[in-house]
Amino acid sequence: MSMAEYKGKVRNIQDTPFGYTMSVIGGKWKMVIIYLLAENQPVRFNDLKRQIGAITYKILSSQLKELEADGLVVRKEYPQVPPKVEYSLTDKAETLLPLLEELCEWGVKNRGV
Amino acid sequence: MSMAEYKGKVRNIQDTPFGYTMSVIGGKWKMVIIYLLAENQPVRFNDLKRQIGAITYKILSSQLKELEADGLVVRKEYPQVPPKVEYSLTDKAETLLPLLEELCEWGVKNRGV
DNA sequence: CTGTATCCCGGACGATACTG
DNA sequence: CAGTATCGTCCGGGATACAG
Repeated sequence: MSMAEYKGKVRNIQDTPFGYTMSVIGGKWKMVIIYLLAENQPVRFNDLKRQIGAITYKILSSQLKELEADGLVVRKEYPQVPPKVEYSLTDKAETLLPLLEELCEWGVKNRGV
Repeated sequence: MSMAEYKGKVRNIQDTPFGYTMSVIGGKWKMVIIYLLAENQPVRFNDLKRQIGAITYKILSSQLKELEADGLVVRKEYPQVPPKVEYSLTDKAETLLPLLEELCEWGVKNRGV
């Protein structure tokens, strides 16, 4: 299916596959998280927080939960003290990486133009 | 440049080329507008409103202004009574279309998975 | 016909303190 | 270490009325 099939039917972008994609990667920090995970997975919660810097625990937590709910991130909890949790990407997330690169490249070529 | 060059430097996705791309196409109706323009350009204001349906004049107007400011849409005004304005896509917007298709296709393949 | 003015709401995002 | 609770802010988006 392509956008062409939505001709005359699109009422709200949120209802299209495009809208789904945007909801999945549109969060303010999601791209950063996916990218950092792609580089270092699996990553622990605090490592992620440290690597990003300007994000609060609450936001990082909520974004990770959404990514997990959308099937992009796997959360693995180790039952020990102190707690240990590791995050990694799913195959679904891996298929998104080339697309994210393209979005990035388009931005490079066109921002400030 | 790729996302790889942001390793260790990314603090906020909004500051990256990716963030720029998202700001340009992330509006709730922007993709729909771009898509409709691609199919029928040039399009008049009320035609666009009619084709979309569930959007108010104000929102359509504001989204078009943002798209114009981002260099994706050209607004051509005809000095006549009653007023006539036509909108069409710039070359910059045309280069975005394949990417939008890909985002759409990823959504088709992965939503509900 | 093509908009703008005004007022408003909800949801994403955030700062800070606290907890098992 | 890995979060949650609480409270707050900001802004995209919207309803309705009005304007050139």
